[in-house]
Formats: sequence, C-alpha cells, structure tokens
Amino acid sequence: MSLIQPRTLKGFRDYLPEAMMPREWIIDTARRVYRSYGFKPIDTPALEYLEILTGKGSDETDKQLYRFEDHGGRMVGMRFDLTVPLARFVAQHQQELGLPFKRYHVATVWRGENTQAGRYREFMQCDFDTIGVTELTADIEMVLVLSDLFTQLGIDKLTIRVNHRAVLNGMLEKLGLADRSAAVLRALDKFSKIKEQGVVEELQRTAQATASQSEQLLALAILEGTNDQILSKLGELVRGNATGECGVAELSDLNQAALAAGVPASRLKLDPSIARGLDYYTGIVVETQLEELPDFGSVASGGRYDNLASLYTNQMLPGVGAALGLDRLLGALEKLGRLPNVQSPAPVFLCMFDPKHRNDYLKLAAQLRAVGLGVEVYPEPKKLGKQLQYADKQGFRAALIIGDAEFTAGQCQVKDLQTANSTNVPYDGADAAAIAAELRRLLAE
RNA sequence: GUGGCUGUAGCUCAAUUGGCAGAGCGCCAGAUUGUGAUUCUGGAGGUCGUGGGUUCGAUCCCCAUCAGCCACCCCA
Repeated sequence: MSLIQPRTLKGFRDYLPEAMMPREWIIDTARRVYRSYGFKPIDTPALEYLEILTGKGSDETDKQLYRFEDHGGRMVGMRFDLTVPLARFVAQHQQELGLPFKRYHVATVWRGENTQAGRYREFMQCDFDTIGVTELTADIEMVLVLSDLFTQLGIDKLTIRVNHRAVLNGMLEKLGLADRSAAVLRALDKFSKIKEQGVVEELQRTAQATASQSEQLLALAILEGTNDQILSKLGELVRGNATGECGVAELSDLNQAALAAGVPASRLKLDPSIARGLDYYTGIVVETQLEELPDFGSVASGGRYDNLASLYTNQMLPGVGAALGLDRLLGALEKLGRLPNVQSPAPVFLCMFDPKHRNDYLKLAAQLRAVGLGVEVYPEPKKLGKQLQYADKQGFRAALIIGDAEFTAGQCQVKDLQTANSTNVPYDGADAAAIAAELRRLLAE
C-alpha cells in the first residue's frame, strides 16, 4: 500500500517545541501587559457568515478571504483579522458589555495571499482595543501599551511611528484631492520604499494629481526633524483647514502625554508619511518598526476608527486599538538570532543516577512540584555525562544529582547548568525544603 | 494573484557533461559502571520535493505539480 506524503499547505506551518516556547512566551507577555491596563479577554469563532466579513474591508481583503459553503449550505468565511469580528461582537452584545469596553484577543487569522518571509496564510494576532471612547486618552494609552509591551519583550531598539489621518485628510481637502484619498494615501504610504521620485510619479499616475499638488503632498511626507519641529511645520502646511489643524493638535497632545507617561523620546516618532492601508482608520494611526530590521515591515500597528461597527448597528461605536503580529515578530527575532534556545518548560532536571533509587527520584520530584517547581525526571539510567548533555541542550537551568554517596551522606547535589558549579544541600528524603530553597536562589539569578 | 530564483541526509552544501549517491556539522554507541568539553573508534540515516515523459538507463534532459525565497501587490 502506498503511503500518504506528510506535508503542510503553503503558508501553513507546524510548530515544533523550540518554536512554541518563544511563541508562548510572547503570548504570555502580551496578555500580561494588556491585562495590566484593564483589557479583558474575549474570543470569537474562526468562521463567520460571509456577509459579516465581506461587508468591510477592501477588494483586496475580499480576495484574500478563505470562503466556502458549509454543510448546511451557508456561505461562510474564515476571519482575516480580529477587528471585523470585534465590530460584529460589540454590535451584537453591546447591551451586556457596557461602555467603555476594553478587550484583548489573541487568536489565529487566515489570509489566502502569497507567502514571503514573515508572511503566512495562517498566523496569529494579539489585538487590544478600547471601544466607546472618543477622548484622546484611549489613543495615548494605545501608545503606552505598545511601548510597555516591547519593553517587556526585551526589545529596546524600536520606533513607534505615529500619524493622524486628519492631517492627511486636511491636506487633501486643502488641495482639492479629497475624492482621491485612497490612491493618494497608498502612494504616500510607500514613501519609505520608493522615495520622492517614486511617490510623485505614483501620485500623478494613480491619483491624477497635478505637479503642484504632488509637490505639496510630498512636502508633507519628507518632513524631518524632532517631533516638535515636525509639528510646527505640519501646522504651517495645514493652516486654514479645520480638519488638519485638529489633527495636528491631537498629535501634539499625544506626543506630550506619551513622553510625560515615560515613553522614551527616542521611541516615538511622528511620521507624516504613514497612512495605513485599511480604510476604516479615521484618527491616530501607528506602526512599529524594529530599528535593526527597518525593511521587515511593521510588527505591530493600529489606530483609531470612529465608525467601525456602522455596518452592524446604528449605534455609534468609536474605537482605538492595535495588533501585535506575533508571527512577524517571531520571524524578525529569528532573523536577528534573538530567540532563546530553550526547549524545556521545566527548569529543573533530575538525573536517573541509579535505577534502584527510581522511586526516591520520583518522590523528590513530586515534593518539588508540590512547592511549585517544574521538574523533569530522566527516564533511563544512562551515563551521567549523557544525561547532563541532554539537560544542557534542552535548556534546563539546574540539575539534581543523587547517587549512593549522596544518599549515604544525606545530601543532594544541586548543579547550576549555566556555570557548572555544584552545591551540596542536605536531603534525607522526608523534606525537600533545603533543595527547593537552593533551586529558588538559583532560578532567581 | 503576476513575474523571477531555488529544492540532494536532521542542518549547511558538494558531485555525477545521462551509468553504484558524498563531505562537514548534528544524532546514536563505545573508548570512559560518578559529571556537559576535547580527542579517537564504530554506527544509523537519502522515494536526489512529487508525478509523468524521453531513454537500454534519469538526481541530471523535457512537461506538470507542490513547497520555500525575492519583487510587485497588500499587510501582521
């Protein structure tokens, strides 16, 4: 009989333990940070009625949508982000939820687009949003959460780029290009990639902008300097246009607030060229960029939308939030060689030194687990060197060694696997407190 | 979705102008019945991405297909 070839679909991946360990670490970190700001967990189905998903978004997301007819003849689609399901969720449950509603959502999404490094067809997002708040406080908090999150992830070389849609829209109104905003924003958004010349060409080609209009739009995108300098120049560019002036004022406010709340000045960068593709953003927009991999793409982004759920309810439900792209961040960290090679979820390794003491080892492991220490007992009485080699490769922090000599002396050898130093601790089989104390001291380092 | 490049051992890569498939690293075992390294010895591991065609014979040539990477597009 012929075997079926084991394989996975394009853009879909298996996750081995060495990949899952850092994955879960990032997810745990994101959850912890989100919760510390009062965001609450929710979940929604992977499948939605097709009209829920196709109503919003652009032609592009419609194209990427996984869709099919289910067993009951319903047309269904797999969610391609967590924001559209959130809109439906809030519209459906607004009576129970109350406002403001702050939620986080860590889940898998699917997009049938072409793959590339850090771009997959099945990937995970870690979203957080505040619904029902128009005050800038929520926008400021979004920036604080992002900053906190990356700090907790040990990533310092980070740029959070911030812009305001109203600044762009004000400029477009002033130039009489408001009806072509999508094409214009797309062109501006590419500024970092195709530079001045490319943007001008694209503006004239896709948005039919005149040379003069292009020049003025470009003036917006190429602004450089400190945030204060950029704000003052932006103010000049949009002067006389209420929309634009309002946007600049909010950007200024957010900038000061974030700095006051402790976001490092080097992290926050006003960037008039970022627009974000999604149509539903209406206010502040943010993107984050790893300084060491500027071309890798945004690892987290978001913004404000003032009418997200308008398709599903007449109630005005403004919101602001962002998504951490888990798989893209992991891809970036891997490229930078910054993923720790720890495969063991338990920090303590107990050697099977002598098989006749097996029950003693299992008992000691149980005693340590009872006080909250993760312990793996090696299952075979292999040579000690082999066991230690395994423990080292798996990333254990400490090894416990007890042979006849130790049992006779009433001791247990606690070995630090990072420094190779050993300490002998009293152990008589009845009480593992001394071992636990030594292990805790070691793990705290 | 469009275009380009790539696919040989777990990993990084050779070779065969169409004639038995190779190395380094890693893995397993021993030297070494109480300590992660080094060294030495031995060993396991390959449908040459998959399917078809041409041929006496295909890993090599042709076609298709799958997957990965890059660009466009878009975005996490």
